[in-house]
Amino acid sequence: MASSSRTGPAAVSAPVTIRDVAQAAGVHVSTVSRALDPRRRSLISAEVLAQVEAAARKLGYRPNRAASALRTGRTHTIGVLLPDITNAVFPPILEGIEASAASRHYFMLMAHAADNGTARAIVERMLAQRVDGLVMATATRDDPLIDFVTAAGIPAVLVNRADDSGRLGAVVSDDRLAMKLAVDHLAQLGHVRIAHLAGPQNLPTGVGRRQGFEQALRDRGIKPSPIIECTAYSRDAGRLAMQQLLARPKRPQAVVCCNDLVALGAYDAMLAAGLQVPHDLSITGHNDMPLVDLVSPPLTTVRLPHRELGWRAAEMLFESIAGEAGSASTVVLRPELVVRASTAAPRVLAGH
Amino acid sequence: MASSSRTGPAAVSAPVTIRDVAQAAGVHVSTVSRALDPRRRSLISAEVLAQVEAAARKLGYRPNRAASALRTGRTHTIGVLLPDITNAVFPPILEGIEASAASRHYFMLMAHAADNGTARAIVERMLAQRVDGLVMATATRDDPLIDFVTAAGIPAVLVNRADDSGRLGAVVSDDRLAMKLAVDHLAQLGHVRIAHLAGPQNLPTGVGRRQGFEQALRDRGIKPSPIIECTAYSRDAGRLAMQQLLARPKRPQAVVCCNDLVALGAYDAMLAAGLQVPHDLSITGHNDMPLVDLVSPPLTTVRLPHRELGWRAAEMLFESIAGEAGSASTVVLRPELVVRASTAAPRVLAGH
DNA sequence: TTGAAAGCGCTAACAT
DNA sequence: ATGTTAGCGCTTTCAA
Repeated sequence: MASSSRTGPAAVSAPVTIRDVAQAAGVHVSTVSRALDPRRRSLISAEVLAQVEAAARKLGYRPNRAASALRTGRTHTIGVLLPDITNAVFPPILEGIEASAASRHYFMLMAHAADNGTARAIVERMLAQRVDGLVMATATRDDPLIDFVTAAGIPAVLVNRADDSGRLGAVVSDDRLAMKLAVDHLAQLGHVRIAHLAGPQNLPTGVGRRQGFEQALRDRGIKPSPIIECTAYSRDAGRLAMQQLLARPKRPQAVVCCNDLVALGAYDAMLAAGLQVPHDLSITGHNDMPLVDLVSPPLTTVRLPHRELGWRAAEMLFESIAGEAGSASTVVLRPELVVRASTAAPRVLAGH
Repeated sequence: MASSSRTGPAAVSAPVTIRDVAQAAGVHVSTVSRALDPRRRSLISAEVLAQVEAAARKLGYRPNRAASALRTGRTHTIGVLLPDITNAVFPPILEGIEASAASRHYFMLMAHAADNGTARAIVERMLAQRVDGLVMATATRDDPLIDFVTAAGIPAVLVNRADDSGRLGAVVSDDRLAMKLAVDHLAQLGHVRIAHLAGPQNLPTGVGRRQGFEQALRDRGIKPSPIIECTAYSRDAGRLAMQQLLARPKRPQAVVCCNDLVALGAYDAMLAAGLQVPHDLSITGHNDMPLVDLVSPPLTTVRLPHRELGWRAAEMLFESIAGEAGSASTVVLRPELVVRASTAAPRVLAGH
């Protein structure tokens, strides 16, 4: 009633400020500020608090975070950098990050960075936006981006990629264990000639999985036959690598692939060569992407706790933002083997 | 040389402000502000401009967007609301949105909203963050969220879901055409008894595809046999619906599914019932998710231009943000049929 | 317990 | 072409 210059809670014309609320409640702006902050609410008398809340609700007050960000230096926003959201490992990671962020009422500023150059530019812009921290899934080995982020002094953690220099916290899956699980499974089936389609060796996961593969073979006293490096973690790169492998004189009995996409590319090459999985050759993947249980044959692979990877990374970031000295610098999560139909005992050779 | 209080470009200690740059360049802050804004740079003499840029670079100046947002009311940020990022249709949509945003140096604030209640709360917080606009992939039919967003007066567009009330712009795929493509393909193969596993009828796509299915059958003078509604767009819901269908007396010859996940659930049910696709029954999907070409049998489905869906939605949003009266309120993109091995001519019954 | 006042870093009139 | 000035909306000392 009386003459109100606003039309209602949802009116957009002139956004409602803390000053409007103060006026409506008959108190000072600083009182409103206190009343609306959960941490300082206790300083206010119950009576005034009720008045302020009523006024805020009636006017449809919405705090202006840009203003509070300017004043406090906190934006309640974290930046998330991904190499490629269409790669199926990242959505669950993102979901984990968001679950953690949302529980703290933080938002995610999301961006793709195909290559190092754009990644640097994006981080630069994110710093300009004054994100409170950074989760990065993109760093290559010895990435200059890590130097940059470290120098900028902003809280940051890596996910799905470790920092070899140890300056940034990271949450990763145990790549060596993953490869050991795959190799042990194949060895138990009776395979001896086991090859590896390795990931790009400029990525930490590419190196880690390759080393894990080599170590697992060494533990059993056998040699790789052989290891071929893919140019990317893609189906196409997997097909090409597998073609190379099949062109060699002595065909392996089994192939451990650096990830599912590469394994599916290997399927493509097998099909093109008129060979059958697992009859002519067993194949394992890595990641347990959606639908690999439905391909033909269903893929034996290593399952990663993707969601937890993201969640833990974000939790670690928030600890760092809160100023807690992050003691645990790299968290390593356990993968598990999922046996399906792409692996079987090697075919007994005619003549034996 | 001289006594500099800062240690270098990357120093984080005391963030460099426009004032520091002005001092270093021997000019006034407003000159710096102008020199650093591409649109007003032309007002500055080349000489001064060079000085300012040199000073900014030397000090490692990074504009504070929170301050500029407070002043201008523009955050260069759009909010993106998704129901579920792990659903494979959304990553390419997101990618399209980001491509558009990135080209304008905008960031995306991303959030999931499982249900309507949380969606409302998230939008509320996004408004507090002063996003410049909203892309929503979540609205159900007659969603109160649309009322809210409209009332808030913030630029917003829907993607992958139309607004029946026509207040918000939207970019969608042509669901009716998609179903017609599937039905026509099956009819040409000789199928007559064609069933539909429909999506949830509280979602625009669920209704649209169902109507498209019905219309396509009507055009050919045949009746659905029958239509069963799934409780969700999920593999599990598809399996359950297919079980219901198979439990009925007269089994259909072909089933048009509302999406790929549901179709894969139908595969599950077929497998459990000891039936073969397409020998005993043809199945079509919708979306052409990654890997559905590799499942067994490879799925005949309808491909959507997901990336373009996202890209166009964002473009539409930016037009709206720029204040251009959006004449085209709903953009409908064309899907295309992808024929694979899950559809075949109906088996000729014994005795014919 | 509440009020007063200053200022975060920037932009945009307005003045020169 | 550049300088002056005010103020965006909020938080946070300091005072009462």
